[in-house]
Amino acid sequence: MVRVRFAPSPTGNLHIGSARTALFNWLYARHSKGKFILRIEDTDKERSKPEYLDEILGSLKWLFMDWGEELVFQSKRFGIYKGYAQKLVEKGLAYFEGPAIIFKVDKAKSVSFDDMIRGKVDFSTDDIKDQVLIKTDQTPAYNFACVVDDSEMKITHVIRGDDHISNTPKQVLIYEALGLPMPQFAHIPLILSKDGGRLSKRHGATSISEYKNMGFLPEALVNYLALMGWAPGNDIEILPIDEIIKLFDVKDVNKTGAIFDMDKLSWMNGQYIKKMEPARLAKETENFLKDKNIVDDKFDAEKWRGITAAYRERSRTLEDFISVYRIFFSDEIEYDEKAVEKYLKKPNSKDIMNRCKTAVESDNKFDKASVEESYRKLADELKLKAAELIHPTRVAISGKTVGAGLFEMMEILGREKVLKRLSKFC
RNA sequence: GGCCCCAUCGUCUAGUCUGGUCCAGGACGCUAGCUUCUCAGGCUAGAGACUGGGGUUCAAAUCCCCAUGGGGCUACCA
Repeated sequence: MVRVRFAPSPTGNLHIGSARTALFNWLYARHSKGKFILRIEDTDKERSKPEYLDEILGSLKWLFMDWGEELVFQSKRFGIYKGYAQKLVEKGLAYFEGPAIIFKVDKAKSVSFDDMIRGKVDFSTDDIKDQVLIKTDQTPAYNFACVVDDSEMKITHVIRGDDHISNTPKQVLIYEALGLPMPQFAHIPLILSKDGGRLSKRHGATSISEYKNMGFLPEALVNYLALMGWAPGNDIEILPIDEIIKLFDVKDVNKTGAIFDMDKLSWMNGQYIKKMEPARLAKETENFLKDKNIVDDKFDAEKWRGITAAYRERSRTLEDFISVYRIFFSDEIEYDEKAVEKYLKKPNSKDIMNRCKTAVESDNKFDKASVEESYRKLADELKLKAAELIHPTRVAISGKTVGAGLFEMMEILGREKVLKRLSKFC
């Protein structure tokens, strides 16, 4: 049975690159009906923090990755690593250097492994120094703890970032010295920043929680991340997670690093929003706004459903709904100064707004069809194009030149609010 | 510096294993047009790539070599 693991160290939030590594492991486990196990590499007591662990677990869950089994903490296994190291000392393959235990590397030998993605990779032990197994402070070194745990956890496939490729020969040597069976290795390419280097904070958001915060949907992010280094073929790009599981195979992962493209992620997120059930979109956006403490007691769930439906087609992230919320529920709207200048400061602007106000007052049903009729009639009377009424009205009632259809907005806003906002420009 | 990995439009990629169907396909972004009350969306069109050089072959994006470029590692961090 396939057993894979994701082994984060809780020294920071879940990075977008690590999330992709976790995802590939998880997808492979699901695809092959195997197990996905989590191991927490918290050997560095100084840098490991419980809040990072919470953040990492929360982000994994948010991205639908479930691990099911109990977590393995390396910090609870120091005795085990020590035992393995002592065994190597007894065999004469490692030696003490003070309290530390060091692994002896024989020179002039070749070490190689078969990578599922890259094929055979060769190294010479001439380029590998003796390896620290147990550090002076008695904690295990990464390459050692990793081998011991992968072996004890019966990991069959080690799927990890490219940056570990030169760690692998060191680990292979340890497997051999310990006489343990080796897992299959698969080194996936790194996710790069716009300038082709490592993705770091100065390039913008790097952690999964930041993306959540920016209003991205987990299904869109999973879909996008899966496409970094892997393609389902047939020119398909948007596909549900079940479909990804069905089609995914580590062997099909590319060798080349991929640059993270926010534009495409945004586009994809927009596609997911557009296809979302209206009721769910209303709920998701509501939760999003609540998390941000934007929702106040004026909130009206019924009304919100209509609003989100009207904005669904034109939104890319949940964050887009913040300004939408303010237009419909806040008494104080923010005016785009340029728009006001352009549409509401003309010599005849006040007259026109006055006539619009009258039309709004005298409209009987005040639903979008009827307001539209009133407006078009008024435009005829004034010998103006309907657009010359529509644009200034939109700016007057929403503060912006962009947004949903004007008559739809008016219906949702209601006659009273529309009149109040129009009055400001009469 | 040493070692390792990688190389198709600006970006993500299909095609590379099993050479011919590829004067290289799709998507994002960009540009133009249409739709329209704005924006968005939708639709249509357009610009846009096989890093270079040598081989091998009747034939190379695809195989081999070299060069170049990029990335990673080179910690008693993980």
